[in-house]
Amino acid sequence: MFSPVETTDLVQQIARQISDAIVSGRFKPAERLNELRLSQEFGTSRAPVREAARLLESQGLVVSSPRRGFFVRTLSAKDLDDIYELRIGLELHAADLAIQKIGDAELTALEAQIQNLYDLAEAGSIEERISADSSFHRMLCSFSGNDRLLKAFDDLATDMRAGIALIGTIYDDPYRMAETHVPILEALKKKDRQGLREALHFHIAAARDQIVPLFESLNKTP
Amino acid sequence: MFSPVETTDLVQQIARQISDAIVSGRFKPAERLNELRLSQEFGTSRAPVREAARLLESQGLVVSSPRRGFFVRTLSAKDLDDIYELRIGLELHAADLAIQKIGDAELTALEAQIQNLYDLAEAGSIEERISADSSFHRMLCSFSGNDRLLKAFDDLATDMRAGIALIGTIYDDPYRMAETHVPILEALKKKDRQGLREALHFHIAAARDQIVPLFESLNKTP
DNA sequence: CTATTGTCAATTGTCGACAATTGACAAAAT
DNA sequence: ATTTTGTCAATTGTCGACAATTGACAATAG
Repeated sequence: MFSPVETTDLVQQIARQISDAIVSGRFKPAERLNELRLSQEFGTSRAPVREAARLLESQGLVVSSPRRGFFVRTLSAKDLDDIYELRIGLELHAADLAIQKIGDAELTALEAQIQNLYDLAEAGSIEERISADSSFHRMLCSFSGNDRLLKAFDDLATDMRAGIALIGTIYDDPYRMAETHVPILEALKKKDRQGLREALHFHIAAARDQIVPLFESLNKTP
Repeated sequence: MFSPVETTDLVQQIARQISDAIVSGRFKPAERLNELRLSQEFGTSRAPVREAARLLESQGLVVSSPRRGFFVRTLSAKDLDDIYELRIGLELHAADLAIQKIGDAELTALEAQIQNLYDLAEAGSIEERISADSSFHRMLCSFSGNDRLLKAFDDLATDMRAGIALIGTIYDDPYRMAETHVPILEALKKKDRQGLREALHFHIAAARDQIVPLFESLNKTP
């Protein structure tokens, strides 16, 4: 009859806001999180801010140095490379699992997401296209039926977004971005396991090869 | 010349102790973490305990319910199944990466770990054998050179240990446990990618098929 | 006897305060 | 000029306290 009343949960709210600031690039890597100033901005005391920072710490977004405070974690080119490399392994496995369980409803959802990518290629911001791309891959992972795998993907996605935000903007060919998803869907429809693996591998490796060099060149001239 | 003086870092110490208690089964699933009692036992105030709990929260060992506190997370049979299923994907990918980079030093280290398993089969506790088994697989992951993958493995290993602790004890055939690692090493030596994948898959799936049913039967009679 | 309501101790969420430590800057020495 | 030492404001780590909420139990009504 009634829906639950909004559970405020200050810590979660603060963690979310800080996380967004980091992922969106508003907080730069290695930047110090000033507890006092943050707490004043949030209109709270320092305690919830510290707890939120701890939460982000084991999530990997923040590192703590005793007696020196919390800092936005730095992201090296190798980190990004590792992230995309792991993503290949994760999604290939997700694909293996999903190809057995997937039904028409799931295929339709993926198809709609690709259509969405085409639409955004016409009229959409880079952020929207990146987000839609991520959604497609997240969907694939969720169709594996493995919650733990999905969580691992989400962790990686967070860092990928942070990496992209750091670069500022990426060159993207929106139509190509949409197109390269089609072979993945086709292979899924045909239940062509090997073809699916190849299409996915190609797609993710291409993304990696576009992002990582950009990031490297960025850090060469500080 | 000198090594850094022990940085106390109360929060990390507390988090470690609570984590150990959960993983070792001394804290049962769904058990409430009483902040006041814990802080008294640690001889601190509640603040560091709460921060430690937050740290464990996004690590997945603890869940928080607003206004009700922190609880040890529950582990379902599906969770365990997902964990082992993901582990297969993770280690297969690690193997793919490691097979290219691995050298004699690494092979020797893995061999020593297998020898260790044989030794512990003679005279060693179940805990020691489980720990040694985990070390072997962790090594393999570390040889992938992908730090992020290694971290993902560590996260899974934590939960696997918790699952095993929950069951209390597992039936293990120590010699068989040691033996099934040999084909993995052999395939690595021969750089036989397909053989390695099969050996690993077989090995981990066997572990899953031993653990998960045990866990299911445990939860049927509460 | 069962179900609802009222009460209360136990516990959490949040706060402000204080001591300890750090990093920076200035002063002094080589 | 460079290095060392001394000083100090800024910041963190930790604490104890208080209000708000919860869950359980007792009292009451049907």
